[in-house]
Amino acid sequence: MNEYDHKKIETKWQKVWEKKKPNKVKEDSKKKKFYALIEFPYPSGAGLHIGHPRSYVGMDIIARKKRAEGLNVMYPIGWDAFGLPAENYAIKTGINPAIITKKNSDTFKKQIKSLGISFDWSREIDTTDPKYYKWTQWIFLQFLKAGLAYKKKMTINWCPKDLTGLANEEVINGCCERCGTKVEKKEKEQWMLAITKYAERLDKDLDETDFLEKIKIQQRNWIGKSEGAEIDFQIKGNDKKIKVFTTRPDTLFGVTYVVLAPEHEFVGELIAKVSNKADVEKYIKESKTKSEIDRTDAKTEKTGVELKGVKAINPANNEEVPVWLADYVLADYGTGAVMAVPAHDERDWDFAKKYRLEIRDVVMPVRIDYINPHVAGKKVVERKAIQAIIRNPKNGKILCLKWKKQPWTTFVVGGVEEGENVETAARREILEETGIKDLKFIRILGGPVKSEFFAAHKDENRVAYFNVALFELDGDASGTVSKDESEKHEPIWLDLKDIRPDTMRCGELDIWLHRLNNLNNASTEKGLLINSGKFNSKDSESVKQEITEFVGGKWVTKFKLRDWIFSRQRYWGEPIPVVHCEKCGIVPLPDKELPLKLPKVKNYAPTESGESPLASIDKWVNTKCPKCKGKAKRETDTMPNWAGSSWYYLRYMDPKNNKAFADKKKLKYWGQVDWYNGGMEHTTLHLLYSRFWHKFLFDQGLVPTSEPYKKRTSHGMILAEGGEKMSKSRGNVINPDDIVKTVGADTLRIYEMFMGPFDQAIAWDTNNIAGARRFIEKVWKLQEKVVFGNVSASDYGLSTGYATKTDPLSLRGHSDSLNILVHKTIKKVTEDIEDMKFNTAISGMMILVNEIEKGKAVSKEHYEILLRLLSPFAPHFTEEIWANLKNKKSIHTEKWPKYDEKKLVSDTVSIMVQINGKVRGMIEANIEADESFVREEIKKISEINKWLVDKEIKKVIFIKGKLINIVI
RNA sequence: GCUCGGGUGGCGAAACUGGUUAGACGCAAAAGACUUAAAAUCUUUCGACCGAAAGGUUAUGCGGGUUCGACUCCCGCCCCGAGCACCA
Repeated sequence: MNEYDHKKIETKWQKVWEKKKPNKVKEDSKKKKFYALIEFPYPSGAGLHIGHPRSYVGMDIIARKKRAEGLNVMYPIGWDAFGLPAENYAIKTGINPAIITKKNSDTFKKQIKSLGISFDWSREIDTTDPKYYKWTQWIFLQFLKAGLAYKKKMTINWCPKDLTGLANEEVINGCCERCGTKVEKKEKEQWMLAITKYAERLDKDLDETDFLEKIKIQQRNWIGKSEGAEIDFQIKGNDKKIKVFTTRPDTLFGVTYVVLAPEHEFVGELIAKVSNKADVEKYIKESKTKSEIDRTDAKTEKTGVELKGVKAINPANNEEVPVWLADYVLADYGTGAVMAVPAHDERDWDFAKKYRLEIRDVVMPVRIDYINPHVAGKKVVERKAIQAIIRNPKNGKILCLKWKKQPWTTFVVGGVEEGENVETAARREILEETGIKDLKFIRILGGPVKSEFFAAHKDENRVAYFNVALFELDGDASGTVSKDESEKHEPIWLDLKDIRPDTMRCGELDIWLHRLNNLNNASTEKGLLINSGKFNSKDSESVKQEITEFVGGKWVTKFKLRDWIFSRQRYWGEPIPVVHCEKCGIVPLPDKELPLKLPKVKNYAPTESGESPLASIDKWVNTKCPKCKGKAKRETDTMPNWAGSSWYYLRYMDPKNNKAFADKKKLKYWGQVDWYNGGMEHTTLHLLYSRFWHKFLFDQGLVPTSEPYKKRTSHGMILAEGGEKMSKSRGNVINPDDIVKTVGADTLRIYEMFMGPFDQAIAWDTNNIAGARRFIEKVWKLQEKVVFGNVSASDYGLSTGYATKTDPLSLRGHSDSLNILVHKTIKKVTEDIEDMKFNTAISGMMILVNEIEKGKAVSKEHYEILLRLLSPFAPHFTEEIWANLKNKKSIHTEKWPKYDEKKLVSDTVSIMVQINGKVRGMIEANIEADESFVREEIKKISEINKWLVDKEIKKVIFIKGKLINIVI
């Protein structure tokens, strides 16, 4: 037998596959189809990243297994080739990005081919190929015709150095991704795609998909569906009504002001009437120039300005409330106006505190003390009451009362008497109960809380409406207390950490502690309504719609998702195929004029005014209107790089069609992508965008399904050694070519699949590659042990009693144990591949190899099963051995091994004997042995039996074939 | 702050729906064999503590709980990663 020579073997088989094209597929109505997809790469100048193969190989294993299971598998690849790097390079060097792109994708192709991935190269596509982007443009025009593509004046991110607009994803921490300059805002007309029209379906139809739960959740968060009420606030002395959106109409009686976004449509008119016009104008101007991060950072203090003289009328109680402008209200969400309820909204609370606006509580949380609940038959007494928290500023300790007749510790507590407010009642109670006089009042901890408990000291059920006042000791803590009081309880000082639900008798303690620790005391939880007219004492949650109806509001659904800004002022993208005609306005190009090709330009940089370089080519820009033949100008914006990838999986079905983006029959045959693997970073952009395009095409009757992908999974990133990101600047990049050269593609594949769980980020570890290589060499060397024909049991030389709890392949010394192990391994590998648990699939095969190695010989049958299981992981060397074993056909056309359920277990098993949960021994028994048999067996074994002598058996737990636990 | 993941040996990690002595498999390390030597290969050891050994104790981020039995379930807390972030 020869030495394992990965170079020779891998180039040999790659040449064969190149010639025979075993992975080329056609529609075949007799076979069930399987469409496997990975995200097609952007062919960057840096070459293939070591992370790319992780996804490709993972899906390759699945694709190869599905082929072996008899499915008609399409596993295509192509190039998502519009993108920034090639364009930046073009700006710098003047070389056409098409040239760079071709060069890069050729490199990628060579690299990917060296990995032996079973792609169908006959379906290769390139988004920058005019034959491809013809259809990207065509689909855009369908959007336009359906009214879903429109132009709108937008504030966009603008880089003053690069003179270009930036997409949101190109802005990193408020700075330009490329040059680091702080991004400004600029108004510009932009093409938009109305993805919001599909928000509801994009959310709901996730139910139909088999995406990973975390992907669904992340998409749902991004879409941001929320239900609430739209309510009109009449402006006093004006016929206009301010429409607000709120998810908490139950708090309507707590509105103490109304806030408009500075961009709100009424502002222009209202400003004429205000008495502080200059201030308001100044504020609007400021908020316009503020950068996006300054404005949206939740940490920065809220700002605003009152529209003095303007009042809005609360439709619930006809109260007049002030109207403010503040940029914490977003113009493009909801209605651009909110009703402010500072008592029950944290943002409104901050704003109200800053500008000293009224805070009115309308929802009272409820707590029932389950440790001291109401006692049946005792009278129920309602009381308005206070508790006082007194803090010693020197050591942070809190004054509490330790009760003498009850096992209680409480805060200072008592009723509110006639004419008292929270502070005066608290001061009186503190004086009575502790004698302390010198106190500084700090604040009241939010609104009232309803608390139900049994007051043992008064022998009555209590319903208390509590408020809490916070004081600080302002001088001496001493004082005299009446005998009456000191018999009831004594004051003690406790650390804040010792004030816990288990140490205090206070059912609503969680609320007070939260309010004590947070300056923002807005209470956002549900409860009973107070100060709310006829809705008082109703449950806040259930009264939402009723209140909405009461004021003539409307129940509506809103989304966080915004329409997709679809234009860029750059060269390297699909030209938007419309003209601007002086007479006819925006006119789409007729289909026969597609593709509208990118013209040649001298300079790839955007113009001074921030237009795409296309704008500077007069010959190209000036054209005729297709409709009226009059003078017209071409659109000079291009599409974002998400355009081509929004439908590429459809083009794979029919990549060369020039009559349609894909043939209907082929679309029908291939249908949905069965399994799509990609990175989590594309969850809210590419994945959402392509679902949107697909749904639109479905509505147009152009595709047969409403969802593009049946199943979506994700892979983890590969990090550099040490856990950092790989990057050129850090100098820690691993080049896949080097690995393929030194240890081979099969080893790289095994290593990447074995390194850790597939969906988890993991650091590269050069040491561990040796393990993958060793495994392959072991399998290679097993060729020496192959016996054609029967192998006697003694030749196996199996280890026995090889059993641990966690080993799913454990053996029990059965004479046929290798056979059992083989079947277990088939089961394990088969199932693990489906779950993308490639690491444990490989470990299962390693266990099998280790066992075979211990014997003197292995049957051809068993060895071939191992090779077939391993072939999707390491396709080259398994093919070589397969040929060495005198097989005529390729291993990759073999059927996937099947396991026999009956052969998975031997009939004798070790049953664990536990006494009081501790393992005291093992007994051998038939797998079907019942409890009484096992108990009889135990009696025979003195080592176990000694634990049972003279002991009363309280309980026996028996699990067939597994364990017996005797409780004594 | 919110939403999702995670926290297990020196390291990457296993452990089916709570049930066959936690740590499979691999890496690293140590000792030995082979070798003039090294590499490769093979054999053995390898959570911690006590012990000469047999064996015992302890151990899955921390603190409680449920259970005959908990990495797995429940409550509270801490830490790490990812995403979102004034969305009313």
